Amino acid sequence: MIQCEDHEECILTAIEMADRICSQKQLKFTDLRKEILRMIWEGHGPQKAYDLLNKLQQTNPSAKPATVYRALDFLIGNGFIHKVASLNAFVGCSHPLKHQECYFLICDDCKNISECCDANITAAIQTTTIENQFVAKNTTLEIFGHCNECLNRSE
Amino acid sequence: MIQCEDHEECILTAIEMADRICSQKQLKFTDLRKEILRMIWEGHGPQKAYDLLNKLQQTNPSAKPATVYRALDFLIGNGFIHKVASLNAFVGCSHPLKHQECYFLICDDCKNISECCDANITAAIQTTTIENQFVAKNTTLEIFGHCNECLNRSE
DNA sequence: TCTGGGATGTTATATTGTAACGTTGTTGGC
DNA sequence: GCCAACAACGTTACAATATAACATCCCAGA
Repeated sequence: MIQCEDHEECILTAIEMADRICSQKQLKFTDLRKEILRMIWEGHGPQKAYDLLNKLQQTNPSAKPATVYRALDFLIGNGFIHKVASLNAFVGCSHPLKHQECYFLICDDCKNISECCDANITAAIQTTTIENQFVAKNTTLEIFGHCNECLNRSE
Repeated sequence: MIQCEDHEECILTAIEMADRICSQKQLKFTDLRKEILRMIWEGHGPQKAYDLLNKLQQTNPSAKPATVYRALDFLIGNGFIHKVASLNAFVGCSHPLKHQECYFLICDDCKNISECCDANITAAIQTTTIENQFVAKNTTLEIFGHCNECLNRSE
Protein backbone atom coordinates (compact mmCIF):
# COMPACT_ATOMS: atom_id res chain seq x y z
CA MET A 1 0.00 0.00 0.00
CA ILE A 2 0.99 3.51 -0.50
CA GLN A 3 2.65 5.02 2.52
CA CYS A 4 0.46 7.48 4.34
CA GLU A 5 0.14 9.17 7.71
CA ASP A 6 -3.58 8.75 8.18
CA HIS A 7 -5.03 6.01 6.12
CA GLU A 8 -8.68 7.01 6.63
CA GLU A 9 -7.75 10.39 5.25
CA CYS A 10 -5.93 8.85 2.33
CA ILE A 11 -8.87 6.62 1.41
CA LEU A 12 -11.16 9.64 1.45
CA THR A 13 -8.76 11.64 -0.68
CA ALA A 14 -8.58 8.87 -3.26
CA ILE A 15 -12.35 8.54 -3.46
CA GLU A 16 -12.89 12.26 -3.68
CA MET A 17 -10.34 12.48 -6.45
CA ALA A 18 -12.09 9.69 -8.34
CA ASP A 19 -15.41 11.43 -7.77
CA ARG A 20 -14.08 14.70 -9.17
CA ILE A 21 -12.48 13.06 -12.19
CA CYS A 22 -15.64 11.13 -12.98
CA SER A 23 -17.69 14.31 -12.83
CA GLN A 24 -15.28 16.05 -15.17
CA LYS A 25 -15.25 13.18 -17.63
CA GLN A 26 -18.96 12.49 -17.30
CA LEU A 27 -18.32 9.00 -16.06
CA LYS A 28 -20.79 7.27 -13.77
CA PHE A 29 -19.16 6.72 -10.41
CA THR A 30 -21.90 4.45 -9.12
CA ASP A 31 -22.25 3.21 -5.56
CA LEU A 32 -20.96 -0.18 -6.58
CA ARG A 33 -17.85 1.22 -8.22
CA LYS A 34 -17.24 3.52 -5.29
CA GLU A 35 -17.65 0.63 -2.86
CA ILE A 36 -15.12 -1.51 -4.73
CA LEU A 37 -12.66 1.36 -4.91
CA ARG A 38 -13.08 1.98 -1.20
CA MET A 39 -12.50 -1.68 -0.41
CA ILE A 40 -9.34 -1.72 -2.49
CA TRP A 41 -7.98 1.32 -0.68
CA GLU A 42 -9.02 -0.02 2.71
CA GLY A 43 -6.93 -3.13 2.29
CA HIS A 44 -3.32 -2.57 3.17
CA GLY A 45 -1.92 -4.16 0.07
CA PRO A 46 -3.04 -5.67 -3.20
CA GLN A 47 -6.59 -6.98 -3.03
CA LYS A 48 -7.76 -10.15 -4.75
CA ALA A 49 -10.94 -10.12 -6.77
CA TYR A 50 -12.63 -12.93 -4.88
CA ASP A 51 -11.74 -11.42 -1.51
CA LEU A 52 -13.41 -8.24 -2.67
CA LEU A 53 -16.38 -10.32 -3.77
CA ASN A 54 -16.64 -11.94 -0.34
CA LYS A 55 -16.57 -8.57 1.38
CA LEU A 56 -19.08 -7.16 -1.05
CA GLN A 57 -21.44 -10.04 -0.42
CA GLN A 58 -21.63 -9.07 3.23
CA THR A 59 -23.67 -6.03 2.26
CA ASN A 60 -24.85 -7.23 -1.13
CA PRO A 61 -25.46 -10.99 -0.92
CA SER A 62 -26.40 -11.32 -4.56
CA ALA A 63 -23.05 -10.06 -5.83
CA LYS A 64 -21.38 -12.34 -8.38
CA PRO A 65 -17.89 -12.48 -9.89
CA ALA A 66 -19.03 -10.41 -12.85
CA THR A 67 -20.23 -7.73 -10.45
CA VAL A 68 -16.72 -7.29 -9.13
CA TYR A 69 -14.86 -7.74 -12.40
CA ARG A 70 -16.99 -5.17 -14.16
CA ALA A 71 -16.32 -2.62 -11.48
CA LEU A 72 -12.62 -3.48 -11.62
CA ASP A 73 -12.62 -3.01 -15.40
CA PHE A 74 -14.12 0.41 -14.98
CA LEU A 75 -11.64 1.40 -12.29
CA ILE A 76 -8.66 0.14 -14.26
CA GLY A 77 -9.86 1.67 -17.51
CA ASN A 78 -10.11 5.06 -15.89
CA GLY A 79 -6.85 4.88 -14.02
CA PHE A 80 -8.16 4.61 -10.46
CA ILE A 81 -6.56 1.26 -9.80
CA HIS A 82 -3.84 -0.96 -11.22
CA LYS A 83 -3.85 -4.67 -11.73
CA VAL A 84 -0.71 -6.26 -10.32
CA ALA A 85 -0.30 -9.00 -12.89
CA SER A 86 2.21 -11.06 -10.94
CA LEU A 87 -0.20 -11.34 -8.04
CA ASN A 88 -3.57 -11.35 -9.79
CA ALA A 89 -4.48 -8.54 -7.46
CA PHE A 90 -5.57 -4.94 -7.57
CA VAL A 91 -4.23 -1.84 -5.92
CA GLY A 92 -5.33 1.79 -5.79
CA CYS A 93 -3.55 4.35 -7.93
CA SER A 94 -2.60 7.46 -6.03
CA HIS A 95 -2.40 9.74 -9.05
CA PRO A 96 -4.98 8.70 -11.62
CA LEU A 97 -4.25 11.71 -13.80
CA LYS A 98 -0.66 10.60 -14.26
CA HIS A 99 -1.46 6.94 -14.17
CA GLN A 100 0.78 5.75 -16.98
CA GLU A 101 4.25 4.50 -16.14
CA CYS A 102 3.59 3.62 -12.55
CA TYR A 103 5.91 1.01 -11.16
CA PHE A 104 5.59 -1.13 -8.08
CA LEU A 105 7.86 -2.15 -5.27
CA ILE A 106 6.32 -5.17 -3.60
CA CYS A 107 7.66 -6.58 -0.35
CA ASP A 108 7.68 -10.37 -0.29
CA ASP A 109 7.50 -10.29 3.50
CA CYS A 110 4.82 -7.77 4.46
CA LYS A 111 3.14 -7.67 1.04
CA ASN A 112 3.09 -3.90 1.17
CA ILE A 113 3.24 -2.33 -2.22
CA SER A 114 4.45 1.11 -3.09
CA GLU A 115 3.86 2.91 -6.28
CA CYS A 116 6.90 4.59 -7.70
CA CYS A 117 6.68 6.77 -10.74
CA ASP A 118 10.21 7.24 -11.77
CA ALA A 119 11.22 9.40 -14.69
CA ASN A 120 14.60 7.72 -15.03
CA ILE A 121 13.05 4.31 -15.46
CA THR A 122 10.55 5.72 -17.91
CA ALA A 123 13.39 7.30 -19.87
CA ALA A 124 15.46 4.11 -19.88
CA ILE A 125 12.48 2.12 -21.09
CA GLN A 126 11.80 4.64 -23.80
CA THR A 127 15.38 4.56 -25.01
CA THR A 128 15.25 0.80 -25.22
CA THR A 129 11.94 0.65 -27.03
CA ILE A 130 13.16 3.18 -29.59
CA GLU A 131 16.34 1.19 -30.14
CA ASN A 132 14.17 -1.84 -30.73
CA GLN A 133 11.85 0.08 -33.05
CA PHE A 134 8.98 -0.71 -30.78
CA VAL A 135 6.06 1.56 -29.92
CA ALA A 136 5.12 0.99 -26.30
CA LYS A 137 1.52 1.40 -25.23
CA ASN A 138 1.47 -0.14 -21.82
CA THR A 139 4.11 -1.16 -19.33
CA THR A 140 4.04 -3.50 -16.38
CA LEU A 141 6.95 -3.20 -13.97
CA GLU A 142 6.73 -5.11 -10.73
CA ILE A 143 9.78 -5.27 -8.50
CA PHE A 144 9.68 -7.89 -5.77
CA GLY A 145 12.00 -7.94 -2.82
CA HIS A 146 12.22 -6.70 0.74
CA CYS A 147 11.28 -3.30 2.08
CA ASN A 148 13.35 -1.40 4.57
CA GLU A 149 11.01 -2.04 7.50
CA CYS A 150 11.13 -5.78 7.03
CA LEU A 151 14.90 -5.78 6.58
CA ASN A 152 15.33 -3.84 9.84
CA ARG A 153 12.88 -6.05 11.66
CA SER A 154 14.69 -9.24 10.66
CA GLU A 155 18.09 -8.01 11.76
CA MET B 1 9.53 -15.03 -29.86
CA ILE B 2 13.15 -14.30 -29.98
CA GLN B 3 14.29 -13.25 -33.42
CA CYS B 4 16.31 -15.88 -35.19
CA GLU B 5 17.43 -16.87 -38.65
CA ASP B 6 16.74 -20.55 -38.43
CA HIS B 7 14.28 -21.44 -35.77
CA GLU B 8 14.99 -25.19 -35.82
CA GLU B 9 18.58 -24.34 -35.10
CA CYS B 10 17.63 -21.98 -32.35
CA ILE B 11 15.41 -24.56 -30.64
CA LEU B 12 18.25 -27.04 -30.72
CA THR B 13 20.69 -24.51 -29.34
CA ALA B 14 18.37 -23.71 -26.45
CA ILE B 15 17.88 -27.36 -25.58
CA GLU B 16 21.56 -28.15 -25.82
CA MET B 17 22.34 -25.23 -23.59
CA ALA B 18 19.80 -26.44 -21.04
CA ASP B 19 21.26 -29.93 -21.29
CA ARG B 20 24.75 -28.66 -20.63
CA ILE B 21 23.71 -26.48 -17.71
CA CYS B 22 21.76 -29.33 -16.14
CA SER B 23 24.76 -31.61 -16.42
CA GLN B 24 26.96 -29.04 -14.77
CA LYS B 25 24.52 -28.40 -11.95
CA GLN B 26 23.62 -32.07 -11.58
CA LEU B 27 19.98 -31.36 -12.37
CA LYS B 28 17.79 -34.00 -13.94
CA PHE B 29 16.81 -32.84 -17.41
CA THR B 30 14.22 -35.57 -17.87
CA ASP B 31 12.43 -36.37 -21.12
CA LEU B 32 9.32 -34.69 -19.83
CA ARG B 33 11.12 -31.48 -18.95
CA LYS B 34 12.96 -31.52 -22.24
CA GLU B 35 9.72 -32.06 -24.13
CA ILE B 36 8.02 -29.12 -22.42
CA LEU B 37 11.02 -26.89 -23.06
CA ARG B 38 11.01 -27.94 -26.71
CA MET B 39 7.32 -27.18 -27.06
CA ILE B 40 7.76 -23.75 -25.54
CA TRP B 41 10.57 -22.94 -27.96
CA GLU B 42 8.68 -24.38 -30.90
CA GLY B 43 5.76 -22.02 -30.43
CA HIS B 44 6.45 -18.63 -31.93
CA GLY B 45 5.34 -16.69 -28.91
CA PRO B 46 4.31 -17.14 -25.33
CA GLN B 47 2.81 -20.56 -24.70
CA LYS B 48 -0.10 -21.20 -22.37
CA ALA B 49 0.09 -24.05 -19.86
CA TYR B 50 -3.08 -25.77 -21.02
CA ASP B 51 -2.06 -25.53 -24.67
CA LEU B 52 1.17 -27.24 -23.71
CA LEU B 53 -0.87 -29.84 -21.85
CA ASN B 54 -3.02 -30.51 -24.91
CA LYS B 55 0.05 -30.96 -27.09
CA LEU B 56 1.67 -33.17 -24.52
CA GLN B 57 -1.41 -35.37 -24.33
CA GLN B 58 -1.03 -36.20 -28.00
CA THR B 59 2.01 -38.29 -27.15
CA ASN B 60 1.30 -38.83 -23.47
CA PRO B 61 -2.47 -39.19 -23.02
CA SER B 62 -2.27 -39.50 -19.27
CA ALA B 63 -0.64 -36.09 -18.77
CA LYS B 64 -2.40 -33.88 -16.25
CA PRO B 65 -2.13 -30.20 -15.31
CA ALA B 66 0.32 -31.03 -12.55
CA THR B 67 2.53 -32.79 -15.09
CA VAL B 68 2.93 -29.56 -17.00
CA TYR B 69 3.09 -27.19 -14.07
CA ARG B 70 5.80 -29.22 -12.36
CA ALA B 71 7.92 -29.16 -15.47
CA LEU B 72 7.30 -25.43 -15.82
CA ASP B 73 8.35 -24.88 -12.21
CA PHE B 74 11.60 -26.69 -12.87
CA LEU B 75 12.27 -24.73 -16.04
CA ILE B 76 11.49 -21.39 -14.43
CA GLY B 77 13.45 -22.20 -11.30
CA ASN B 78 16.53 -22.96 -13.33
CA GLY B 79 16.24 -20.02 -15.67
CA PHE B 80 15.32 -21.84 -18.87
CA ILE B 81 11.99 -20.11 -19.31
CA HIS B 82 10.19 -17.04 -18.06
CA LYS B 83 6.61 -16.67 -17.00
CA VAL B 84 4.98 -13.69 -18.66
CA ALA B 85 2.69 -12.70 -15.81
CA SER B 86 0.48 -10.35 -17.81
CA LEU B 87 -0.38 -13.15 -20.21
CA ASN B 88 -0.28 -16.19 -17.94
CA ALA B 89 2.07 -17.66 -20.48
CA PHE B 90 5.58 -19.02 -20.73
CA VAL B 91 8.46 -18.18 -23.01
CA GLY B 92 11.95 -19.57 -23.51
CA CYS B 93 14.90 -17.68 -22.09
CA SER B 94 17.72 -17.28 -24.54
CA HIS B 95 20.48 -16.81 -21.97
CA PRO B 96 19.73 -18.85 -18.88
CA LEU B 97 23.07 -18.02 -17.34
CA LYS B 98 22.23 -14.31 -17.34
CA HIS B 99 18.58 -14.84 -16.74
CA GLN B 100 17.99 -12.09 -14.21
CA GLU B 101 16.82 -8.72 -15.44
CA CYS B 102 15.33 -9.87 -18.67
CA TYR B 103 12.64 -7.61 -20.03
CA PHE B 104 10.00 -8.24 -22.64
CA LEU B 105 8.66 -6.36 -25.61
CA ILE B 106 5.35 -7.90 -26.53
CA CYS B 107 3.50 -6.97 -29.70
CA ASP B 108 -0.26 -6.66 -29.18
CA ASP B 109 -0.80 -7.44 -32.88
CA CYS B 110 1.38 -10.42 -33.74
CA LYS B 111 1.96 -11.56 -30.13
CA ASN B 112 5.63 -11.90 -30.84
CA ILE B 113 7.76 -11.37 -27.80
CA SER B 114 11.34 -10.30 -27.68
CA GLU B 115 13.62 -10.53 -24.75
CA CYS B 116 15.66 -7.44 -24.13
CA CYS B 117 18.30 -7.36 -21.46
CA ASP B 118 19.10 -3.75 -21.09
CA ALA B 119 21.75 -2.48 -18.72
CA ASN B 120 20.31 1.03 -18.70
CA ILE B 121 16.95 -0.18 -17.51
CA THR B 122 18.61 -2.37 -14.93
CA ALA B 123 20.64 0.60 -13.72
CA ALA B 124 17.59 2.88 -13.55
CA ILE B 125 15.68 0.29 -11.59
CA GLN B 126 18.57 -0.18 -9.24
CA THR B 127 18.87 3.55 -8.61
CA THR B 128 15.19 3.73 -7.81
CA THR B 129 15.17 0.76 -5.50
CA ILE B 130 18.15 2.14 -3.60
CA GLU B 131 16.43 5.51 -3.25
CA ASN B 132 13.43 3.69 -1.86
CA GLN B 133 15.59 1.60 0.48
CA PHE B 134 14.28 -1.51 -1.15
CA VAL B 135 16.22 -4.69 -1.87
CA ALA B 136 15.03 -6.10 -5.17
CA LYS B 137 15.05 -9.85 -5.67
CA ASN B 138 12.99 -10.29 -8.76
CA THR B 139 11.72 -7.98 -11.45
CA THR B 140 8.93 -8.31 -13.96
CA LEU B 141 8.98 -5.84 -16.82
CA GLU B 142 6.56 -6.40 -19.65
CA ILE B 143 6.21 -3.74 -22.30
CA PHE B 144 3.18 -4.04 -24.54
CA GLY B 145 2.79 -2.20 -27.81
CA HIS B 146 3.44 -2.63 -31.49
CA CYS B 147 6.51 -4.05 -33.15
CA ASN B 148 8.12 -2.54 -36.22
CA GLU B 149 6.87 -5.24 -38.59
CA CYS B 150 3.27 -4.75 -37.58
CA LEU B 151 3.55 -0.98 -37.76
CA ASN B 152 4.96 -1.20 -41.29
CA ARG B 153 2.35 -3.71 -42.33
CA SER B 154 -0.52 -1.54 -41.17
CA GLU B 155 0.69 1.57 -42.99
C1' DT C 1 19.82 -55.58 -1.70
C1' DC C 2 17.82 -51.99 0.59
C1' DT C 3 16.38 -47.49 1.04
C1' DG C 4 15.76 -42.48 0.68
C1' DG C 5 14.54 -38.98 -2.11
C1' DG C 6 13.27 -36.90 -6.32
C1' DA C 7 10.25 -37.37 -10.28
C1' DT C 8 6.00 -38.59 -11.90
C1' DG C 9 1.05 -40.42 -11.74
C1' DT C 10 -3.51 -39.52 -10.19
C1' DT C 11 -7.54 -37.54 -8.16
C1' DA C 12 -9.67 -33.82 -6.61
C1' DT C 13 -10.37 -29.14 -5.95
C1' DA C 14 -9.17 -24.20 -5.52
C1' DT C 15 -8.65 -19.84 -7.79
C1' DT C 16 -9.27 -16.55 -11.35
C1' DG C 17 -11.89 -14.77 -15.05
C1' DT C 18 -15.50 -14.40 -18.98
C1' DA C 19 -19.64 -15.22 -22.06
C1' DA C 20 -24.18 -14.50 -22.83
C1' DC C 21 -28.45 -12.86 -22.09
C1' DG C 22 -32.06 -10.64 -19.31
C1' DT C 23 -33.50 -6.58 -16.46
C1' DT C 24 -33.26 -2.04 -14.69
C1' DG C 25 -32.47 2.66 -14.83
C1' DT C 26 -31.09 7.00 -16.74
C1' DT C 27 -30.82 10.30 -20.32
C1' DG C 28 -31.68 12.96 -24.23
C1' DG C 29 -34.68 13.90 -28.29
C1' DC C 30 -39.27 14.38 -29.69
C1' DG D 1 -44.32 13.51 -20.52
C1' DC D 2 -43.04 9.69 -23.54
C1' DC D 3 -40.03 6.60 -25.40
C1' DA D 4 -35.88 4.93 -27.70
C1' DA D 5 -31.21 3.94 -26.83
C1' DC D 6 -27.69 2.75 -24.13
C1' DA D 7 -25.09 1.93 -20.01
C1' DA D 8 -25.10 -0.48 -15.70
C1' DC D 9 -26.26 -4.28 -13.28
C1' DG D 10 -28.34 -9.12 -12.28
C1' DT D 11 -27.94 -13.89 -13.15
C1' DT D 12 -26.53 -18.30 -14.86
C1' DA D 13 -23.27 -20.94 -16.58
C1' DC D 14 -18.84 -22.08 -17.65
C1' DA D 15 -13.85 -21.47 -19.15
C1' DA D 16 -9.17 -21.00 -17.93
C1' DT D 17 -5.49 -21.18 -14.71
C1' DA D 18 -3.28 -23.38 -10.88
C1' DT D 19 -2.39 -26.21 -6.65
C1' DA D 20 -2.96 -29.79 -2.83
C1' DA D 21 -2.43 -34.23 -1.37
C1' DC D 22 -1.22 -38.67 -1.63
C1' DA D 23 0.36 -42.87 -4.32
C1' DT D 24 3.80 -44.94 -7.17
C1' DC D 25 7.99 -45.40 -9.64
C1' DC D 26 12.81 -45.31 -10.26
C1' DC D 27 17.49 -44.62 -9.58
C1' DA D 28 21.79 -43.58 -6.97
C1' DG D 29 24.38 -44.64 -3.18
C1' DA D 30 25.05 -47.21 1.45
